[in-house]
Amino acid sequence: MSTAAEKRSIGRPADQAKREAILAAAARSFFEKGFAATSIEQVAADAGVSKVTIYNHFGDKQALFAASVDRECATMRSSLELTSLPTGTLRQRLTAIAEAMVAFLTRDEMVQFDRRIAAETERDPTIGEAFLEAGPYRMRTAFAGLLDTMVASGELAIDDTALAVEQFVSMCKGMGDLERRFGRPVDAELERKRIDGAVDVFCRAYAVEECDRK
Amino acid sequence: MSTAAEKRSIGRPADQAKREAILAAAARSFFEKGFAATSIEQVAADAGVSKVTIYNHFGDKQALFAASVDRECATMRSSLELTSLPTGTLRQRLTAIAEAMVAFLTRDEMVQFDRRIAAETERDPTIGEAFLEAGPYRMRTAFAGLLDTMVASGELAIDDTALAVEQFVSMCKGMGDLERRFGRPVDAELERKRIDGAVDVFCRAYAVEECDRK
DNA sequence: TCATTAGTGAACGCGGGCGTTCAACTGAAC
DNA sequence: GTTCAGTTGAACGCCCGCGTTCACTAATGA
Repeated sequence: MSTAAEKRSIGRPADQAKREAILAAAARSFFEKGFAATSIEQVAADAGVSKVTIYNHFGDKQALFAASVDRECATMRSSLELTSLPTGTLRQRLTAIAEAMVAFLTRDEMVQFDRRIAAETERDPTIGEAFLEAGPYRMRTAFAGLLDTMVASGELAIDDTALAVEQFVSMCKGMGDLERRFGRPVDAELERKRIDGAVDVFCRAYAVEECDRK
Repeated sequence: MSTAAEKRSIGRPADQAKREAILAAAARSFFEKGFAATSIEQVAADAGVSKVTIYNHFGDKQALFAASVDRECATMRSSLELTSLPTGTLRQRLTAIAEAMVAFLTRDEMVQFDRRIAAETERDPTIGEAFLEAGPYRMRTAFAGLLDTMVASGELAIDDTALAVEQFVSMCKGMGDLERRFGRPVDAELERKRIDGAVDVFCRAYAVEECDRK
């Protein structure tokens, strides 16, 4: 039996650039218009590719959708890697983290992606699971590690840092989460209040030294 | 010119029971399968009604969807009215409220409704707005009033009760919110931890008298 | 009884989109 | 150059669902 590499070495090789163009066009359409409203024909046109090529690469529409989700989760993972650690007082550091996180989560693309994944999760529950692992859970683990070091250094007193992460992030989002998903535009002033309020409450609950409200 | 009531007084009256049956069947299908995946034919069959009757009552599919949302929001409103006030210590009351709220929000129907409304909000932003007003904002106002009385009675010290409501509710939900929307089953133990944790943090941030962690 | 309006069932036109087929072409490896 | 696989465009069959039409029946008030 020949290896996969050998198998692929005969004849014209598949064009990976086309594959990527297809995925890019598909992801854009799927996450903007939804699964049902996306037509393979339109994706093919957007990608500058024949419809048959899409079927050759991915088999059917469902598989194309799954591949688009994988791709999106991968880019999400990579964009979560490079979180440079902020410096300053405890409050300043928490605030900086909160601002970065909220900014990341309130982007239009993110909101639409969230809506789509949630809607399609019913058709295929593995989609939602993949998203949770690639995004939220990954974020929680990373953030909890950060809190652990703050606990170790004696700044914070927290039993369950994973739970504390959830509390902090949830408070920062507040109802902004709902507002984004249900079409309300971002309100910068309200976001400020939510972040500052979250930092206040978090410090009062977990900071070892008193930290005055600003 | 005759009034609407007079206009309708001639000929066979419209059957309101059929109208209701249509709405019930439509709502079920729309919020389980989504707008695109719902067929008028199937709704008609489920409601035991002719397809033409649906078009006579509602005009087109979009209007039927809007009417279904209205109906669902109305039932949501009514189910939020009858929040009997809990008694006991501060912690006990907060915990009881949190449990009721989480139970309300984690029902399968609610999760599906959330998903659908979010997905269809893009087609028609007024849908999302209507939902926010009928559900979350209404809840926040009611809950904030409750906190106001607790502040007035000297139990709590809160500047912005609306913000405090968001913080408390968000902490209770934690990531459970995401987990529901993305297909994870309810984890009762985890929910307990989140509620207890939320009450802890909330009390430490806002309670006037120290209240020990349980 | 009779006019008027509501509801039924069946059929139809229409558009759209999925997935397939086929003959032709292109390009890399040998 | 030959071979083999990827790519293309066009056409096709197919199914589905929206919204309409029509002839007919059912309920109500005058």
